[in-house]
Amino acid sequence: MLIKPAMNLEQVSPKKVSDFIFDRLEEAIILKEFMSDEQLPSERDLATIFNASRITVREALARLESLGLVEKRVGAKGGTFVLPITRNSHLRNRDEMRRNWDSMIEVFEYRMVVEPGAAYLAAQRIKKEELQQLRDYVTASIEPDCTREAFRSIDVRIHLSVAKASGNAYFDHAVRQIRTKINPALDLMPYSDRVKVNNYEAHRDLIAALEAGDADRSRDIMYRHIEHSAEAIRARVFADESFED
Amino acid sequence: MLIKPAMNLEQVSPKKVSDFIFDRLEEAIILKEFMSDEQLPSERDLATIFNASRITVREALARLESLGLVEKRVGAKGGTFVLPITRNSHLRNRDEMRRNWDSMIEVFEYRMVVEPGAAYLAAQRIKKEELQQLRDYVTASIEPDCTREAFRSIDVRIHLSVAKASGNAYFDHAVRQIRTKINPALDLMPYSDRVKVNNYEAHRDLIAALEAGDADRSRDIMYRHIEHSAEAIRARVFADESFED
DNA sequence: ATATAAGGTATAGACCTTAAACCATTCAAT
DNA sequence: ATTGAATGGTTTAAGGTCTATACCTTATAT
Repeated sequence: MLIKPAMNLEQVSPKKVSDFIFDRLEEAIILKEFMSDEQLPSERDLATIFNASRITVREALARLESLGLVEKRVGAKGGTFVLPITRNSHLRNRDEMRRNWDSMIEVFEYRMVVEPGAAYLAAQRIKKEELQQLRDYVTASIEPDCTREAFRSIDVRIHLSVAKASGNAYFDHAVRQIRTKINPALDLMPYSDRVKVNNYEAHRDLIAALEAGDADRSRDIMYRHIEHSAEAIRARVFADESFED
Repeated sequence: MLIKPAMNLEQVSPKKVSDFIFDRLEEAIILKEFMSDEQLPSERDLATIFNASRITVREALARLESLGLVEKRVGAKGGTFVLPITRNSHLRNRDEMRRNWDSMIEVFEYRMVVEPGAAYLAAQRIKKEELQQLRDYVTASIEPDCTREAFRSIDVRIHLSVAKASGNAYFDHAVRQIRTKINPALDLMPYSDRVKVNNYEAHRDLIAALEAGDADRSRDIMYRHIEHSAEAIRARVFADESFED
């Protein structure tokens, strides 16, 4: 009985403080915790928030700026401002999606397992306040004056809130990670009343199942919801160019 | 429609190269990639492997030593050697489990979702060589001369191999993470023929389902297998002290 | 004009990491 | 007993990262 230990040690490189700050701010922007044209906290405030020096914060901001995610303005009313996501910034275009389609599929596969699991747990534990917050999100998402970007932001928050309501840090973290990967793709999706209504109905039904404490139904609704989402992304990314919007 | 952005920026601290090296080596030891009394690569070799300086490697090893995970010996035939896991080393005892039971439950919940998901995918993709490797593991695990530690090591490798066979890096990483958390608890479990046979049968049935390409059955077998495992751990950790082995 | 609040810049010191060299210990071969 | 080889133990110099602090520049409101 000889079992060969599969030593598999990989090289490591240091992770600088500025790397962590960059990652967190990039994630916040992708998850639309900051909307377009919104101002990030000042460099001095970010330094306090992250418990880092201003120079280190500036290093992270410089990377965000070089990627076209933020823009700096000096003077009074100056600051660091989030730029609108354009089709060509930061690996967010369709060609990039096609080239990295295999890795997108990996994320989808993971999502199909993790998010329904989170919904299953959330149905058993979600609190009244969390349910109310979800209802408010869903109500806001269906209003006529809900812009495309607001709609996208609300969608993110609904899913992250469900993950949080699972009361399990692993699901919370995983859903965040998954969403950070797929949100650029979701931002490519068309925005129409039909899309709004489809999402509204799925979210509404999910909330009803969560409220009823029906874990199985919550899981199934979530599964179908994101299955539909994945299929829509696939269709969009591989659509004939002539249908480009 | 006012949606308040929930800015939630946490403090960060730098992650040193020696932290990464420590983490990786600790994981390797917990996952029994190195068995008791086995020698780690020399400091110079580890420095090459991790692309780090020897001093940095030594810092990581010093932490492992202070936790009682390894022991150093100087001179020819010297080196860094893995110590046997004792009940009192490194948060591995029963009291520690009880105190952190809530976080153990979190891991179990996550595991119940992730590992069946990995098995589901693996059934669709596993390669012949991977199946053969799994069969070899399972065969070795049931042999009469299979020691407790060898049995534990094989068990880990079976589950990690299934995750790898899913062909999805997210599942692979998650299962590794999960296993690193729960393996100390599994090491507390009693070792008997009954345990060996129960595990053998579960693993054997899983391999049969994987070989048949039956994703649903693979998922269900994995689910029941780890459900049983979680229940056994719970029973063990909260057993009356008088039944201590 | 001035005050203010933001980004832009500069310097010194602490800490981490690397590279290279050398020391100390042990065991096997001679 | 001597030597060689492989290991851990130690030292030093240089460079990079991060912090703390201070000061400069810009643009807007008053």
